[in-house]
Parts: sequence; structure tokens; C-alpha cells
Amino acid sequence: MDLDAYPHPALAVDCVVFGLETDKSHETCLNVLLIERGLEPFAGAWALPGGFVHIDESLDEAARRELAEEAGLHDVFLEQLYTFGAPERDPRGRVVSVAYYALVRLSDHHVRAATDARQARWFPVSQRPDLAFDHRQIVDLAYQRLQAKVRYQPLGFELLPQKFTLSQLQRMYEHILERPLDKRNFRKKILGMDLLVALDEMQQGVAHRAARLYRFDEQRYNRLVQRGFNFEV
Amino acid sequence: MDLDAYPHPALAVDCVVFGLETDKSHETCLNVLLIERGLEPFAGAWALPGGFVHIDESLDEAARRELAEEAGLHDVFLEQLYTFGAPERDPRGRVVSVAYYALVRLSDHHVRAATDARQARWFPVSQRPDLAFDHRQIVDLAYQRLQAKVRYQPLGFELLPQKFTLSQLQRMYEHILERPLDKRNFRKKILGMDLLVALDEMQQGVAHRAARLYRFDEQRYNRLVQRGFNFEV
DNA sequence: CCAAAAGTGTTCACGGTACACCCATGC
DNA sequence: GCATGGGTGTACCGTGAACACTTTTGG
Repeated sequence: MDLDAYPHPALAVDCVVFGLETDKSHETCLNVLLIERGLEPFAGAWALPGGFVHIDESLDEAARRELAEEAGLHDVFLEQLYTFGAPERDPRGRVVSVAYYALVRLSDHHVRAATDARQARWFPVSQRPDLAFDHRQIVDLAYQRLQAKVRYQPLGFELLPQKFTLSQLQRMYEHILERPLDKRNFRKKILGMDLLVALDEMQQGVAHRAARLYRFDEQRYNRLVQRGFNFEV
Repeated sequence: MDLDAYPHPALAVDCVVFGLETDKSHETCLNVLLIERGLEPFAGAWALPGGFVHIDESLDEAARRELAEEAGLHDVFLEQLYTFGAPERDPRGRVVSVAYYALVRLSDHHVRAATDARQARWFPVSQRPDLAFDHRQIVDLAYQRLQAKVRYQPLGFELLPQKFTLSQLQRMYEHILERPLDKRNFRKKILGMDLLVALDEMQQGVAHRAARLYRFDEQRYNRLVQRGFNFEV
């Protein structure tokens, strides 16, 4: 059969990028990165970073390329989410989009506006504007997936600095899961997993007792998983 | 931007169809449906049912159409799995494939060979032949997903007849999870969920004490979920 | 009467949850 | 010295896991 016997849909990738606003104040919240569209359709509207897949690159490569081009992001956690293919999802014609979600450390990555002067901005997930195409649906699904997966995979560390306090870790989970956790139980459970390494280093410049810093030990995690360990928050 | 400025990859769907061989004997096992390819590439090899997405149908529609065309299957449980897009996965050129997995009741569905004389056959998941393209990878991922999801979603009922015994239900889980379950604990847990309706009907034609038949009550399940209930085996 | 599977309760160990006070630091 | 978050232990309860015998039916 000839591959070109029928017309092919266009193929795109779109990325839902999550980040924790870790400003110096104690207020943090889960944000999503949006791009202001410069071109029709939906010119001037907010949308997910993304674009068409090149004929010689894999889907993952396309997603990473778009994140680099449109937001200056490199080396982030990235995972495929779902493929959206309703025939009328793009007014220009048939476009199927493979959606990804990404987690970034805002401490490491400064988001650059895209090269072509459209702006890139963070919005709290709960206060995002109307989005172009079916991107609202995509963000909703990505957030659901994040909420589910953060509980049984150590994804959350991708959102924090390499060195973090237990309170930062706890607040991260509280923001994603949208419910409070008990401080003593949380610490007991997390430290009991033997995944975190206590550093000889304390938090700096806070107006109260400084907290100890920890880091996530990925090697130790992988070893534990091989022995049947299951991460769970 | 012109949608056709660049060449588009071809877009296909492939389906991993699982079924439980429920022959009259007590031996059941998890099977996957394969198609013998009639055309190059990989002519004569076994492969997943699937084909190219038409320009005006959704991805789900394409998957259901292919299941009907290639295996005579209708009205099955179907869920998107993952999209495979490595540039070299098809020797004919760039083909991106949206993979699905399906669960069928072998009691309800007789698999018909496809119209064009290629055969369709069930193979035990653990004894499947070499497969065309990257289909081995797709089956592996589908099986992993099934093993994970069957534990926290009531998917398993899609593999059993509408009326089933608790032992059939237990054996289904044992085959999918590949580990034995304790009979008393299993019954206590399942019945305690209040999801099954005991029927006034017994198993027929067995050479030992006849077991009671049950059915899964989906409405009751949906109501419980809304109250925060979590299915778990 | 024998083979084969159905059906049925209790005990124990562990992990989840609830809960309140003192400590260290910067201002 | 006071405001702010850091850090710590115990008691209770519910759920998961281990475990064996009697019942029913067909052949």
C-alpha cells in the first residue's frame, strides 16, 4: 500500500509546562506556561507552546525543540500525555496533536520570551485565561495526570530546587494535591523511604530558624524500585 | 502558517486486543489478537490490527473501524495507550501510530477473519510470535498498562461474561497480575465494595457444586465514585 | 463414595491518622 | 521578647495478610 494514497492529517505537539512559583515569600503555587499567539487562528489568544512535527524527528524531539524555541527551556522532565485527534479541533483543517507535560524548576530555568516577540508567561493553574483550540481540555487532562502520578512516582522533585527543605517538599505536594498534609506524618513517611539525603547545609536568609536542606537520591530510588519498593505520598 | 508547508507523517492506529480464553475447561489465560499480514512490508508476519487514519474521522473512530474491518469486533472497551513516533519505525517511511488497547468478552464476540483472507488469531500473551514493526514494544506497554490499571479501575469486568462467578473473577485477576490471590480475602474485599449484584442464578453444567453468578453494577460504581470511593484489588 | 470446586471467620501485624509542644533564629 | 516556622513521638484504628475445614454436586 502506498503511504501517500490518502491525505495525511497534520501532526503537532503541544506541551503543558508546570512550574512552582518559588518566590522569596512563602506563597507558592502551581503555574502553567502559556504563549501568546502571534498568528491566526486565535491571534492574541493564549495557547500551549507547541508546533508541527518535522518529518525526520521523533515526537519527543519535536516537543523538546518547541520548548526550546518558544520558551528557551532545555533539559526538563517531559512525558507524553495523550493524543488529541478530533477532526474539528483546529479551524485550519485536520491537525492531530500529541500532547506532552513537562515539569521545570523555576529556580534553574528562566523563561525567555520566544524569538518572534510573542510573550511567554506563567499563570496559576487555577487562574488561567481562556485558551486557543482545545488547549483547555489538554491542560485539564495534564493536571489530572500530574495529581495522580505525583502520588506514586517521585516526579515532584522535578519542580523543586536540587536542594530543598522538607517544608518546601510538603507545600509542593499540598499545592498539587490541593489538600493539607500533616507535618509529622509527612516527614515520618518521606524520611522513612530512605530516598532523601540530609545535607550539611541549612536554608539561608530566613527570618526564623533555618531548615535543613535535603536532596533526592535518584540512584538510591532506582535501587529500591528494583527490590520492589513503591513510592507513595 | 500554511498547514501544508511541510510534508506530514502518515498517521495510523494500532490496537492491542486482550481477551480471556474461557473455554469449558478450567484453563484460562490472557490472550492477544494478532493479524497475519498479507502485504509487504512484513508480509506473512503477525502484527496488531490497525491501519491508517482517514482524514475526516477521529482517532477513536479509526481504531473502532479497524477492529471491525480486520477482526469483526464491535462495541468493545477501548482506550488510548500511547503514540509511537520514532522516525524509523516503519520501513516505508514516516508513520506515526496512535496505539490503543481493547478488552473483549470472548463469550460475546466471535472473531472473524478479516475480509481479505489474512487470518486473525488469539495468542497467549506469554507465547506470542515475533511481531512486525515495533509491535512487540506496543504489546509490552499495553500489558503493563493493563496490569497497572486493572488494580484501580473496574476494567476486568470487560473481559468476563456479564454473569460470572467469583472464582472466574479471581482467576481473571490472577492471570493478569500473574500472582495468586487468597480466596477468602478476595471475596471479602470484592463483596465488601458493594459493586456486585448476586443473581438468583447458578452456574450450569459443572461437575461439582455450582457457584452463584454475579454481575457488575456500573451505576452503583459510578455513584460510589462520586462519593470518593476508590476501587482497588 | 470420590473428585472437584464453592463457600465461610478469625487472628495478627503493620501502616495511616490524629494530635501539641518546645526550639532556634532574625528582627 | 516576640513572631515565625522548624522539628519531634505516641496512641489508636482500620485494612491487608495468613490460614483450613465443611458443603454441594456430578459422575
